[in-house]
Amino acid sequence: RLRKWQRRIRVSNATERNLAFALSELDRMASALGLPRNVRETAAVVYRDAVDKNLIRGRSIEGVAAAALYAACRQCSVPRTLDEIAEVSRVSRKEIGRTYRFISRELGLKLLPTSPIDYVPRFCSGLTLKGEVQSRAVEILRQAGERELTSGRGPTGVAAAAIYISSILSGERRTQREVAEVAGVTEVTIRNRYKELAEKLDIEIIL
Amino acid sequence: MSFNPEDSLKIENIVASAKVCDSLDLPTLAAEIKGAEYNKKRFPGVVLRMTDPKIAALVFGSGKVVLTGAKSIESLNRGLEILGGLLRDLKIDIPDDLTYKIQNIVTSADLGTPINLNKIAVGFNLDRIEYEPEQFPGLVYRLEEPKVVVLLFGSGKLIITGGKQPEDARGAVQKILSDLSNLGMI
DNA sequence: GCTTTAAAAAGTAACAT
DNA sequence: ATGTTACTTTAGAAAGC
Repeated sequence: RLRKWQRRIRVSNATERNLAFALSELDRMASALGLPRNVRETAAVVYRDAVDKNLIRGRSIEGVAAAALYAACRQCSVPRTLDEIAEVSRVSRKEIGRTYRFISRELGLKLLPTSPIDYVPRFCSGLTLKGEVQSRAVEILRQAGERELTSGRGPTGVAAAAIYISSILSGERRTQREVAEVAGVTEVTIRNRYKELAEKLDIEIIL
Repeated sequence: MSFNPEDSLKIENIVASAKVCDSLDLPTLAAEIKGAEYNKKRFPGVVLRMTDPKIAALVFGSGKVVLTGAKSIESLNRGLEILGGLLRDLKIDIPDDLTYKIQNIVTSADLGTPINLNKIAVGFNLDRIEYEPEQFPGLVYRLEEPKVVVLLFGSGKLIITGGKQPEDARGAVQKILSDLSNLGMI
């Protein structure tokens, strides 16, 4: 009856309102992170799929939106770390990570672990390093992957170390501190990773 | 003879629960037993730390207790006996034949060979595995039989947790080894 | 879901020297 | 630059918020 219609309208309004809020949140976070439109669209699709499968129950819209954005970045090969997503979200890194695992499994996203290579373009541009340095860093990472030097190591740390080495080999040296800054890791991590890469890949680094 | 992963199995921690009586006065326990910690605001149980077998006990007002830290069934038995003794010293009626239930056993082991976690993340059953090196260096593998969770590291060392029988860890290692060989690794 | 306990694995972080 | 301590992950129980 009329009552039933009113309820449907209410639900519909609430659903639309929530979706609008989620989409604006995605846009706000994406802008803050300088993410391209395709990532925002991918995130919106992931979020809508999550809504359609009732994955929002017991979770905050912001948490699911942040997790959807994190997943979208990885799907589009322009990864952001959970810490970076958390910085522009009101939700904690832990909550985002937990929600990501959940929706990732429920939606069958099957995302492979983030590759250090996907961080190279962003970190290099942040250091104003040219394509040649990027290519060399990618080649180092490719070899590192084959030699099992990336198992269990943080993708950002390995990428940062490869870029550090590449910048020196290319005569466009960047300090550990500069690389650490854009990569969001500590200088100690870059030191540990680059020493391991240099040693096991037989790369001679002359400082 | 080659390296035997099963010989490297080592129990690192056992968690067990028990009921020692029908009720306990926590404030009294905290005051009478030296070293006892009790902050009702922080946690509803009294924390008791034993040294001989290094075990920590969480004692609740309901008479239920949780023992953690034991590295063997023997030390776990000893720990419960010692706890019973401490309570009896306070004139509390505690039965002589205390029983407990093991809730979780944490075991460490070593496959003896480095493992490429990235390859496993591709070859294994994707929905039973979680591998997020950005967050944690170990690959999380949930087994159905035995029902345990394994943390596998690139070094080839691993942690088996969630099991209730000491032998669950052995079964898990055998499972991991067969899965690995089936995929052409190891 | 959180709080507290214990313990291992390997990587990374924070702070001190 | 190195050293120490500490946090990440896993499981599980307990009583209560």
